[in-house]
Amino acid sequence: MTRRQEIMGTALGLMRKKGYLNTSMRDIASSVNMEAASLYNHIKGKEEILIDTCFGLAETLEIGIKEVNDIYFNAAEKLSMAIHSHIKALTQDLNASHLFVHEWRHLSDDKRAQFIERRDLYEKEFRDIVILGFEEGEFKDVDPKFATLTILASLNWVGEWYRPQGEMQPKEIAEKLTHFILSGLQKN
Amino acid sequence: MTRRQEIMGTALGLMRKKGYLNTSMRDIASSVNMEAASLYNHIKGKEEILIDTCFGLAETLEIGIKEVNDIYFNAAEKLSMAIHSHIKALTQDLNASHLFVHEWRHLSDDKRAQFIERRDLYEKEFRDIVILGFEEGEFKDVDPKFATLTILASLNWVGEWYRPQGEMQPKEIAEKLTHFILSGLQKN
DNA sequence: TTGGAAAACTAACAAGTGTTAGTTAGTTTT
DNA sequence: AAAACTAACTAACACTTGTTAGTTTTCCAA
Repeated sequence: MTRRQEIMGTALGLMRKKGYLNTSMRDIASSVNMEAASLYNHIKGKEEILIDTCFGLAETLEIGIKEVNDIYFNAAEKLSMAIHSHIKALTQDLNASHLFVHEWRHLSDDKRAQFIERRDLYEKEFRDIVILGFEEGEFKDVDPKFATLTILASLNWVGEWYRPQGEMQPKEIAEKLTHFILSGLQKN
Repeated sequence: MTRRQEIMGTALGLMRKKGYLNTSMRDIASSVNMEAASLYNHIKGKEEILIDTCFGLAETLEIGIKEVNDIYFNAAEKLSMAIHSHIKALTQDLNASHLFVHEWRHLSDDKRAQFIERRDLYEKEFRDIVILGFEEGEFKDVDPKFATLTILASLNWVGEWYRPQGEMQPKEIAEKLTHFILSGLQKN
């Protein structure tokens, strides 16, 4: 592991615990046993941590949904696999996920605009699956935008309660979420 | 409207837009055309804004779910009304909701502990409804904790996309959410 | 063994933080 | 008329912020 990766990893852990704004360069530095100024030999600045993390996870998610769309054809299967891909990516690194879900707001104006654009595109991929399901006659005639936002809310919230050492593992979480989203809580 | 309420309202708006930590007392002051020091004639300090807002909304939600439990008896109805109550409270003041959902992390240690305790209790009220539904034979045999977290995630996320001037109003949102949660996306 | 890059250091800057002290003008109560 | 209260002000404190400049140490390839 390079020194840079070590810094990044440590920073992400602190930022998840205390928040991005509340984590100072001096906090990060002392966690890797160096002075704040020395960090600048490895990273360009504080925002680089946020940028790299947010856009890195965005790319992982984009690749995931593209794969799903290439391999599967019916909507229920697509949705199931998209959920699995999303949950896998989020639970892989909870620290990074926290920045991706919560702290992107603190990106500088232009980077934030780019991020929102990519996030909206990702959302659209999910929405298209919901629409496809309706066209197939398999899904109900729901408002696709509403349904998509509700689905993604459930998925993104997993990062708030998932614990790697807990009893529920990512694959099981994804299965339960898929089932819940497809057929709901009520019997019959 | 008292000067205090004016300050609170303005502060909440700024904090939703820029984040709690990123909103300085000087920002708030200049938004109400006074000096930062003068704010202290009306509020005890910055954290008071966060405390009053988080605990205020917590109380509203608690009262709401208690009413629901007093009036209704079967789980599906209880869940439906609990969702309505929750959505009504959240959409009433989006600025306050933002602090309640996202910024409570920045409460001081003891206040944060109190807040988490009350939030967990509220969560439990929802969970009990899910359990009741299973005992009635109306709900599926899902993991109640998992289901509750997923439901609350969908509800809380509404604050991220709801626009008072938009076409979907709180009541309709609550109805759609209820239907989605009870019977899911898939036909049959 | 030496030259040079990589990676650490110290010191400082300029700006911003929440908050307190002390004061003053205007209003209300005694 | 005197006293007390309200709400604003200016000035300052003590501290933290991200970052830069300049310097020294570490370490590896030639």
